[in-house]
Amino acid sequence: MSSADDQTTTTKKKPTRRRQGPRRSEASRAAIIDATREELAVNGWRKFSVDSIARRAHASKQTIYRWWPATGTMCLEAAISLLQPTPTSGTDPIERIASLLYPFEVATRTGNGHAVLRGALMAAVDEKEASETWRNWLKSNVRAPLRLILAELAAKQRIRRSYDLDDAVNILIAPAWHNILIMRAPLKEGFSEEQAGRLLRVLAP
Amino acid sequence: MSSADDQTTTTKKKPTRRRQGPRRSEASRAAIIDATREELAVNGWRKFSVDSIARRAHASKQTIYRWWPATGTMCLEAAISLLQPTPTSGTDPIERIASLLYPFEVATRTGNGHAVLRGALMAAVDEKEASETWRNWLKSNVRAPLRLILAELAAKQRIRRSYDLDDAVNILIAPAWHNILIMRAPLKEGFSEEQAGRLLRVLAP
DNA sequence: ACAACGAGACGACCCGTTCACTTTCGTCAA
DNA sequence: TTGACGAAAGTGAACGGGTCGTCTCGTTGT
Repeated sequence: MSSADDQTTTTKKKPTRRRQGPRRSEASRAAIIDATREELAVNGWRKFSVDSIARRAHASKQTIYRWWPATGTMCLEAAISLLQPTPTSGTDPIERIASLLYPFEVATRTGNGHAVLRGALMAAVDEKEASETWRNWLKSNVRAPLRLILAELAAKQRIRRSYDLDDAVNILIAPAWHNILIMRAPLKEGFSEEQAGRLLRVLAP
Repeated sequence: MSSADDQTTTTKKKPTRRRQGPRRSEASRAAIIDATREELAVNGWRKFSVDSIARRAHASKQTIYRWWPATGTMCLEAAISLLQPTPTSGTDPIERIASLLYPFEVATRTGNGHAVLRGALMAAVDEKEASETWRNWLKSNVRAPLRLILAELAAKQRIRRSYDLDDAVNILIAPAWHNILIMRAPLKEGFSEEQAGRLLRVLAP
């Protein structure tokens, strides 16, 4: 989620003089993210407490606020790290599209994943900045790959030639929100393939 | 939202003895609901504050807690009152189904409607009682009418004979949640007809 | 020397409840 | 018919307990 060296901006005035003092503690960062996952699973987004995170992670609130000025982005980071992209090997259109949803299916069925994801989604809905983070993730991990796949299918005339990409993303992924948020349940096995198949059916020529 | 005489339940032991004292103040109720809408639009669900509502509406917290023991139901009531049912006059299937979504489309494009709806939906996800209120509203205002329409269409063989009604409701309405919650945007013009048409396409025989 | 860290104190605010007091009306005796 | 009574609803303000976000320490590590 975050690279280690973004403090170059603060010391760019004198390139010879290097930063002094300790770097950001990776142990502390990981402990805070872990605690965030637990807290989201137990208390949800509305009762999410930074104090509780500090206690759980044995971290100072100062440290938390320094690196995550907005609470929602912390939750997003904790949730997004659960979403492991699954590379596609096959050429079946349904399989390729389903692979875009697979990270959600896997994450919601692993441990407290569905609760963590639900809390993070709530955070993304509530806070404007977190919402933008989330939409950007979707853009590069779902929308962009789907764009390529659909363009290829349209060229082969497997789907109709004119469609709205954002609508397609919406159709593909909206049922997942329904499951996670409203039904408060993990995604059933085969969910990804089912949604992918339905999308192709809707976009049929 | 509420009829004026529901105090019959409290005095059903002695039907001769009527209620004493003033009735519920409609002015106060309306002021509180209005303040709820403002608060949801400005602060969202997580920062929703009953104190702030009391200040905004010049109401006592006692009055608020008397009539809304759970905060979420207050938000739901404020949002549902924005959803005006639009009666259908035509016979076109798409138009009839679209009329079920129209209240959302109108509400999200009126003033702060989309923010109010977003906050209320979050409340419904968070609180169990609010969730039930919302599901019941959907049941009688979307599911029940859709059931009749689809049954009629199935009899005419315009759609396939076997389908799951709850799935149909989800397919119809889930994209609206995506727009309102994740995209934080009002529903585009023509959204209702588009979704209605897509549902018929999915249910095609 | 300097920066990040853990621990904790601080005032401000919010929560849900309770108290004091006023206003509104159905009830009922004068 | 009418005026006192009392139950219910209303505002406003306070309470103790909790959380928030900021700030100040002293410590650690480079």
